Amino acid sequence: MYSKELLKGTLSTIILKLLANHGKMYGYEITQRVKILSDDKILIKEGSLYPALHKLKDDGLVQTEKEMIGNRVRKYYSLTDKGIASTQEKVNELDQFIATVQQILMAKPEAS
Amino acid sequence: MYSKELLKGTLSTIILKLLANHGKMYGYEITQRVKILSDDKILIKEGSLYPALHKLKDDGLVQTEKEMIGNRVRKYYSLTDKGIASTQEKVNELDQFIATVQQILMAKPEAS
DNA sequence: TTTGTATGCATAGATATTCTATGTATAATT
DNA sequence: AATTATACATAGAATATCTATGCATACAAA
Repeated sequence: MYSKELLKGTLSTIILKLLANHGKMYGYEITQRVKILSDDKILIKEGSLYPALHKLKDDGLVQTEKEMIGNRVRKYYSLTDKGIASTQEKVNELDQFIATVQQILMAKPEAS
Repeated sequence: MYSKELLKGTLSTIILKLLANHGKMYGYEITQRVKILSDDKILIKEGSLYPALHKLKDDGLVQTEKEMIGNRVRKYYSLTDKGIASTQEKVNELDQFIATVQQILMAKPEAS
């Protein structure tokens, strides 16, 4: 598991991207998907996930629908139009940020 | 300028890496170096930098020495032995975290 | 000469995000 | 019968960064 600090700022982008790929997902599914995709290196806690999802909904980027699975209510999240646009922006920004950080980490020491 | 949130968790690693490359640097120099290396995309504020540097010192990863430049005191930071080891670890962790995030962002939608 | 900009360090308080811990409940497994 | 997995949720703590501010020197421009 990575230092928790690293995830800050990237969690909502990751969630949005997964929703963009899958159409709709429910909370637990998101945590499992991230766990698998990251080879168990990123484990999203409920206490991180649900506040993040609720904020995305408050911001109008995702919408929810409930479905009954047996006796249980499952809450699906999917992107709104606004969310689709925002996902692209945020993914691009994250890509560029990563490129910039790599540029710094790989910079050779030279006289400034 | 990137969303500020993204920098969280990476700032101290960036500082350590710069110190590893340059031997010793002072605060203002670090902000300028990052600005140049990032093509003005990462602008570290004093209110972020100095608390971060002070924390690195409290944690024993950097040490300081003062130098008089004309009438002014300049405070240089350099890595301790502990800081050298920690830099390697943190850079490796960041590299791997970036790789993992990219893996997630590039994953194709497939049945889980 | 005074105004602004660059250099240089520093801190207080606000903000925001994630985590830990906890609660509730059903379903499946051992 | 007990444990683990599934599933959503929130309260409060922890932490990092930012905004805003303060102090001070040096230099350039108006």
